[in-house]
This record gives sequence, C-alpha cells and structure tokens, in this order.
Amino acid sequence: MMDIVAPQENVVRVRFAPSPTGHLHVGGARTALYNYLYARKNNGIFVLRIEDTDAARSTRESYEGILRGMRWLGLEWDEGPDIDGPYGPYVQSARSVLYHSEADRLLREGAAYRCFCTASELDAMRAAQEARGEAPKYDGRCRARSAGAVEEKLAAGAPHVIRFMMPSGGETRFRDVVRGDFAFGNAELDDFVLIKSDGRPTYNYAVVVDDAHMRISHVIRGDDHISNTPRQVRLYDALGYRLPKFAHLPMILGADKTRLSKRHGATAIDAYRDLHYLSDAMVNYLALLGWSFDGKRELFTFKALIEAFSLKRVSSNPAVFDTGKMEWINAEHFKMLPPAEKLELVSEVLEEEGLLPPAFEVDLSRPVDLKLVAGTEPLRVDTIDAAKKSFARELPRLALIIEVLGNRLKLLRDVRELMGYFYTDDFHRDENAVRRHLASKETGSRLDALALAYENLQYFDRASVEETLRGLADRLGIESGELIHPCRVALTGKTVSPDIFWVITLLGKAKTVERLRAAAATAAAPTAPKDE
RNA sequence: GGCCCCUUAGUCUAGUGGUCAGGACGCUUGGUUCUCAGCCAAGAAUCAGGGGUUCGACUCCCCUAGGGGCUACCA
Repeated sequence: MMDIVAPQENVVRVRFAPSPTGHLHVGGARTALYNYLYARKNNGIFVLRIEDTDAARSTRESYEGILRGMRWLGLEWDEGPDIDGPYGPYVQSARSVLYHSEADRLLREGAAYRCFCTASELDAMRAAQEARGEAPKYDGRCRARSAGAVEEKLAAGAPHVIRFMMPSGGETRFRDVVRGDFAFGNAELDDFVLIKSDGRPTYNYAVVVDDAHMRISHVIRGDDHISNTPRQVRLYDALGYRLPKFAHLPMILGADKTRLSKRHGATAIDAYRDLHYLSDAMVNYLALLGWSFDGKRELFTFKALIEAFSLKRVSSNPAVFDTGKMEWINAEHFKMLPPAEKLELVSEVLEEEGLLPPAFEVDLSRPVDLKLVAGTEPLRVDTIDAAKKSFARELPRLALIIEVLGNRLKLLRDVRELMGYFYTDDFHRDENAVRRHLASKETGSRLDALALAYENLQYFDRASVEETLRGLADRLGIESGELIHPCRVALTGKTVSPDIFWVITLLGKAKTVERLRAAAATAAAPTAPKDE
C-alpha cells in the first residue's frame, strides 16, 4: 500500500480512460492513439480504464463499442477491463472500496468533510451568489459542522457527499509537457465533491486515485481538462501521491471551428469503419491532428508512427477535422497495399454490396496471368480467405479489374460506382452521358458495326480488341475517340472509366456485344433515349 | 460573470528575433492520354487587429477581437 506513494520512476505507464456513455469519437480516438504511441515508443504500458462512475449514462453497448473501435484502429492495450494486470480492476465501478478507503483517510486527516446540503439548498445558494454578482461556488458551510452533529445526521441516515477541503489561499502550480507552466489561484476553486451521495466517486476524484494507484506516469488527455488539473493536483498532494506528468492535447473542431459534434457529420469511429476507411489511414490522419513530425512528412505506416511520435511535437492549437485530407491519406495508403490485400478488401465490399458472386459470368479469352496482375509479388489466390467462398473462380478476374482500375479506386466505398458494371447489368447510368454520347443515328450504326466486329473476333484479348476498334474507326473515316466515347457510355454508363480496351476485354465478348447492341438501339431510337 | 487555453493561406502544419515565411490537402493552369484518376510541371493563397520592446519582429510583452474549455452529486 505504501509503495503507491513512490511509484517506479522510470517506467512509462499511460492510460486512455473513456466513460462508456457514447461512441468512441474521433477526439477520444486521437487521445487513445497518442497514449498508445507514447507507450509503444517508450517501451511503456498502455492501460485502458473504463470510467463508469456515472451510473445513469453508462451503458454496456457503449463500453463494447469503445473496445471494438480501439481494436479496429489497432490500439491494443496491455492492461484493461478484459486483460488483468497488477493494478486492476480496470473498471471504476469495481473499485469503490479503494475510493472509500482513500476518502476515509482524507476525512481522518481533515482534508475532506461530509456535506449534508440538499440539491435545493445548493440551488438557492448559487442563485443568491449570482444575484450578488459573485462566482457560483460552494461556500463551505458544512465545513464547520461539529463531529457530534455529523454523527447525529449519519445515524439518522441523512444522504450526504464528501467534499474536498480546498485551501482558500495560495496558488497551485503544475507543468504541462506541451504548454509549459500553469498557476491557478486556489481561491478560484471550491470544495468539490469527492464521493457523491450514491456512494460513487466523482470524476476528478476517481481519476486521481486511479492514476496514482495504477502508477500512471503521464496523463495525456484533451485540453478540456486543463481547468480540472489544479483540483487534481491538490488531491494528489493531500493524498500523498507523486504527481504524474501532464500533457494536454488540443481539441478537435468541426469545419465551423466549434467543438466537433454530430452536427459536423460522422464523429464516431465506427462510422468511418462502416464507410470502409482503412484503419491505418485513419490512424495516420488522426496522428496528424495536433502532431507533426517535421512539418514535411505526412504519410506513416502504423509502425513508422510509433517510431516518429513525440509529445514534444504536439501543437497547442486546436485542429479542424478535414475529411478531404483524410480521404487523400486513405488513397495513399490504399495505393501502398499489396495486390493480395486489395483483392481481399475489395471482394469483401463487393460481397457486402451484393455484387459478388457476379450476376453474370465472364470467361476471359485467355487465362489471367497472375504474375502480371501482381507485378513482382506473387499473388496466390489460394491463400486468400475469400477464395474459399462461392466466388473463388471470379477472383483472378477481379484482381485484374483492380489492377486496371489502378489509382481511380481511392475509397473502398466507391467500389460499386467504379466497378459495378463488371458485375451486374443493373449499374448506375449517367443520363447526361447517355444523352450526349448515345443520341444519334450515326452512333447507333457505328456501335452496331463495332458489335459485329467484336462478335466475329476470335481472340478477345486486349490487343485484338484495340486493333478491331481502331481498324473500324479507320474504315469509317472517323477519329477513334468518336467510337471510344459512345462505347464507354454503352458499356459502363459513364463518361469515365479505366482504359476502354481493358474494360472491353474484362467485360468479355458476350457482354460487350450485348451492351453495344442495346446502346445502338437506344441511340437509333427516334425519341429521346431513356434508361430503365 | 470569474478563471483558463488557443489564433501562420479555405484546412493540417514548419518556424522560435534577421527566412524570397517551408511542406501537405484542396484549388487553378499546362503536359501525358480514349475519358477520368494518377503522374510531371507551374501558379494563386497565410503570420486575426492594435499598441509596445528592439537596429530589426510571425517569433517577446500588453490590449482588443474571435473560437474553445472549466466553473455539476457529467466525464
């Protein structure tokens, strides 16, 4: 028990201490991340502690959601509610004996006292103070109760709280790793509650007791806690605990520079996972929100982040959460993924979208050369999880489609829009594109001619496909673009796509001819063409 | 109201008394091309305002403004 007062000096122990009253949001995740990075960088311990002292607002779902979010991000904790350690339990509702024994100590030493004021009494007090133009704060009226009077109340079972006896004068000082020195006048602080009348500890009290008893060496948290810190410092002092180092992180704001909230769109980490962001990209972006390496380098793998991270490079000004930048980072991370991983990820999304298994099968005229798809790295479809499923035979083609799509695929959530037409006839068609490229008689007959040429093509590989189209354009005496553009709209419903010859090849002869003819019919139709 | 924090382009940031104020996202223009993405090249855009201190302020001090936090038997 006494060694609590003198924790091991050199071991870095940090914690993330969410209250299970909502989602893991980006601000919380960023705090968790910085703690995690700091721990890993310094061979320290990362503790997850659940602060569920608010009985009314804490929920099981929230608790599970937070753990899920952290695991998705890859922020594995060393000690926590589900991983016991030397200083558990790691859920505050299971630590009440400790809070009470420490409170009793404070009571005995005269550093705290019992307060029997009722809610209405406190309201009246505050109202009076405000009427007088004073700052509302507890006036300490219960400090003076005699021991006898307290005993009497207690015996009568009167509800009460335990309050901290704040020194009325002097200053409380502490140093913050990112912002430097602070000094607060004690007169600003009042006798705050330690133990609520329901027997549970308040945040400011429990956080101190737990951080001390869990040997937390660095308290890394949002700067909304700066104003709480002097109270906590007084508590550390009264309890005889050694002070940890503090590092307060700047807030994360929405586009209008106010505190990030639901109004600004998705704030829950879960939402970004559901949007198919890569967790490493998310982590990379979050890391940059309030921290920089050298002002130049911005792309980091998780591992590189651990290596690069430092609390000294945390900035003190709040940061606006910018999804545009996050999307760029996501795209960069996606680019770096090995082909096998892209295949795995994309097939998952396709399956989720109901596009896999495909609505129609395509037999490529030649077997797909996986070496070509995977570049130098050998792509082994048989090692891929999804390959065990019903659409395993589609994977080689999918790998090629992904390759051909290249950097156009930046966000997994765009999978349907970018490659849906390879998997279903029910793909999105851009009406403007149809009107612009598929609305003339000449176009109709040209597409028919192209369909015929392809129908007669023996080897439907990319080279022959290109040769056929360009040859036809020559014979027709038109630019190949005049064939390519309507063809693209006919096959994909859009004016943009990857290399058209790859699209044709990967769509296969039968589908290509079918769509070409259908488009030719629409184009030749006398009235304005309409899809659906 | 009181106390506290923050302020470099639209956004994230580098900077720590003398720099042409650097990088990135986004944006604009040009190149590559069957479109788009990508890539390459170029470009527009910033020290919140006002006072000091100093030979010299983005950098130090003060004030103002704006934003944020705490001031709960929320965390």
